[in-house]
Amino acid sequence: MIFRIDTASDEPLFEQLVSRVRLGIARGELRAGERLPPARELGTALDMNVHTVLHAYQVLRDEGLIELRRGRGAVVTGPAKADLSAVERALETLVQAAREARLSPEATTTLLKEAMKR
Amino acid sequence: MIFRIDTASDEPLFEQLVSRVRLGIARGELRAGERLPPARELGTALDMNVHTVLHAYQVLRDEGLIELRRGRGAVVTGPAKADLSAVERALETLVQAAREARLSPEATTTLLKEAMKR
DNA sequence: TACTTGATCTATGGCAACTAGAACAAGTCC
DNA sequence: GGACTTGTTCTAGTTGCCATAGATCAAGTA
Repeated sequence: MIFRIDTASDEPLFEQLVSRVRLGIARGELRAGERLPPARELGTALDMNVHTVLHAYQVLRDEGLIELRRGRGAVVTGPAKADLSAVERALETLVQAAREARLSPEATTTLLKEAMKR
Repeated sequence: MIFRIDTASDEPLFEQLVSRVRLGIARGELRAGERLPPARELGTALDMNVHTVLHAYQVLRDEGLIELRRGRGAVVTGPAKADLSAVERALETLVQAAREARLSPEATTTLLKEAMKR
């Protein structure tokens, strides 16, 4: 399923969940109007606390990607699927170039963050 | 100077310092044989604790980028400057594509991390 | 009305980051 | 040799984030 969580990762659980949903929306796997599972249910399914799931949902709400309503749950409001093919191609090229320059993944990520600030 | 630290950032101080040095070496601003400032001195200059600076230095040593010796300090041993022009070009393309696809910086970063895992 | 589901509050345990001070050891320099 | 430099190691304390837990409340649905 789309909500794959890695307990061993050093990335916080709620942050992983946020990333999954964010990408799911960008890729069109989650469409506007679609409902996410109730926090309690998803918490049980992913073996994490309700509060942790709710925290992730609230972050997503703050980003404008979903809407939360009591009794109704979490509904995707984000933008429709974007065309990611250009992004995928650019990613491939970048990863290739970084490897040839022997840049570590960390250094590459730092460079990307810097480039996106401008 | 090269060691620019952002106290407001959510990225740990030592991690920021590590990134700066890592990039400095990759870009050729820091060359093999060059000395980094003593931890105590850099700590004062950047207004952070000596231990925090030392922690960063130790991470860099574990990555094989610098060498640490008592009495002598931290010396760059890392690889010579790599050619980053291809990486820079790929970065530009990626940032452009991500903007057009309206991908958030966070989502883009997540995609890059995934792409580099393979 | 009964049920669902997010919102809010309090509390707790664990861990990482950062700070602080002290003593120590290996190296440099005169 | 002696003074100085600089990383190493240790102990210790504070802070904040993450995650868990349980209870209660409020808004919406059926």
